[in-house]
Amino acid sequence: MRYSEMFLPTGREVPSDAELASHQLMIRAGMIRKLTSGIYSYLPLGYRVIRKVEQIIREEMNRAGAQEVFLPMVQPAELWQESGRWVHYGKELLRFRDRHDREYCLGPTHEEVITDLVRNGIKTYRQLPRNLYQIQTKFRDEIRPRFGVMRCREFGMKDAYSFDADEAGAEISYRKMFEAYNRIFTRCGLNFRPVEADSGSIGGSYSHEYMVMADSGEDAVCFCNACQYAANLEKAEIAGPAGDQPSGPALPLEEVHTPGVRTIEEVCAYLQVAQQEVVKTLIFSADGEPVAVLIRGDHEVNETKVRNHLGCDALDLAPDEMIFKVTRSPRGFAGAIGIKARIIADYSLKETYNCIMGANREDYHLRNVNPGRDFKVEGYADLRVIRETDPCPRCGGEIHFARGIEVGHVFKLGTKYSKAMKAAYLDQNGRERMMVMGCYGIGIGRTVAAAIEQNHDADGIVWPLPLAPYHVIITPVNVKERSLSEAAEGIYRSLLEKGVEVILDDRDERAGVKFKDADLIGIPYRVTIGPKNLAEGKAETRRRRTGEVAILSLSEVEAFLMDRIREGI
RNA sequence: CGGGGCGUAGCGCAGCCCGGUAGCGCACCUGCUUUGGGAGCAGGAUGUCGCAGGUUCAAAUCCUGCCGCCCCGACCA
Repeated sequence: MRYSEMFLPTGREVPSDAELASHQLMIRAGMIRKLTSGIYSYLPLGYRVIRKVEQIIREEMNRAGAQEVFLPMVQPAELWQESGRWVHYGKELLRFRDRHDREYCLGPTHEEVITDLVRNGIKTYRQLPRNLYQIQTKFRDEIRPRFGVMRCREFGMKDAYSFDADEAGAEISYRKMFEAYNRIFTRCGLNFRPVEADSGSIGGSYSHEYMVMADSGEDAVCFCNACQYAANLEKAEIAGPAGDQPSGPALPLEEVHTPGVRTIEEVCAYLQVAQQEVVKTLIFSADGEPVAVLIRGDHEVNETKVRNHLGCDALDLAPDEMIFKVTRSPRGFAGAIGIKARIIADYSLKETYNCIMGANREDYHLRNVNPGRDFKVEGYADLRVIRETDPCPRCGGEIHFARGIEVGHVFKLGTKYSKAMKAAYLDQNGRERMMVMGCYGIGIGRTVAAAIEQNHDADGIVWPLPLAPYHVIITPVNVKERSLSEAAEGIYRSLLEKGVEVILDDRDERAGVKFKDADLIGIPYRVTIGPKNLAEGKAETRRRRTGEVAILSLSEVEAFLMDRIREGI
């Protein structure tokens, strides 16, 4: 492509409303433009990169035995009512009516559509397993879109759905996708790792997220440096309690006056005790019902774990009215004794004795509270957020924290959708059985943004070769010098003929401008045609990532570049 | 949805407090010079001042309402 003919509006200035490097660079490099909140256009350069990612995904999905389909983005309400998600999905689901006043939504995901398609097309175990995927635009009406294409409302996604006859088959399908995803992100040149994840409202039993490691990532993950364990922080398990019994004598319960002392910090300072001697009583509203969650003062509640333990949909910290209703006291003095709510406790409470707790009475706390003796706990569970000082739940090794960008997610769905929507088949014995499903997503735009987060420097983007929109840019330093233009043209034509993706920067611009743009858009190799080298029949080849320069005779340039492109470096 | 901020040329911003008929930098167009890391000089074009209403002789500026965008929080496959 001739630069002079490209639609490639690059910018020198950092956009004021973009904070992430990837967001700033995608705008500056002329890859994307925002149309409205959370909705972006891809310009030619950006779209080429999108297509590279899509192509890698297609090749690996096909290789794993999946087949490509293309499903509608506009979906009827009935399907979502059938699965139950018309009610449960919430405001992220953009709903609207057509001229006949029928209800529809824009697809934020396609479990309903694919399940409907498959239940009508598959009747027998002989037709299983199947894995269907598509690359489609999704719409999720995010509360607060941000970070450019990283968290937007309209976005491109690859989603795949597997259908198996039984659990064992579903496990195999899941493994296949797990491996395909590893290949996909490896081919994209990303530093990533799969981590165990919560399956969230999409339902299902088991899932992994693919995290591209980046300090700017929105997700916190932890991983063990001794074994393979890695998990999203909200999922990360904590090893159960060592002992089951408090290891000291229970002292008599005692009420202490604690005027205006509400937070754990205030309690500790006022009573001169350590945080782990205090028990926090957090009152949640779980689907509208009050639940008291007990946890040690120095620990933090993991709401995802609480939600999963209770099996509820909505979980919020209780409003003041609810707190008053169950404790007969204002916020800050809640305790387990006499509370009118279900009580669940973190495992760590099993080993706690003679602790400090709110008295359910304004300006009072209790000393020497002992679970079992003083109140009854409905159940103990792992309910807190893992800390870096906790041991690995698998091997006891050291845990480390890092941040990541979620670019892919694989789920075992089980029969959640097949049951709800009656996706059944007949087995060998002629008995009707539900298909066992899995679903597998990759955020395309987000993968591109994540690649930039990991591959940029002060001058701009540094594309990994497999994602680069072009491999080579040829830069004659002065197009008015006929000899320079002609030499550049010559190399350009011969590279084009060999199928190399190449830009000829034939603009009548100063060399500095061209160099800056070439660096900004991150083309892996630049061939500079300048008067001094050309006088000796040579040209300069420069590698974007390292700045490494090779002065080669014109006849060598082509082979030099093709070798490197073939090797993918 | 709660808190904060911002809407003025393609982009980034000043002007608003204290009302008087709109400006700066970059980008853009023309010419000359320059030509290996975002050039110089000269000339030029570019605006429903977010929208609607109100106050006033006069509104970018003051008042009211609305819309949009950004940041923090809550939320989230």
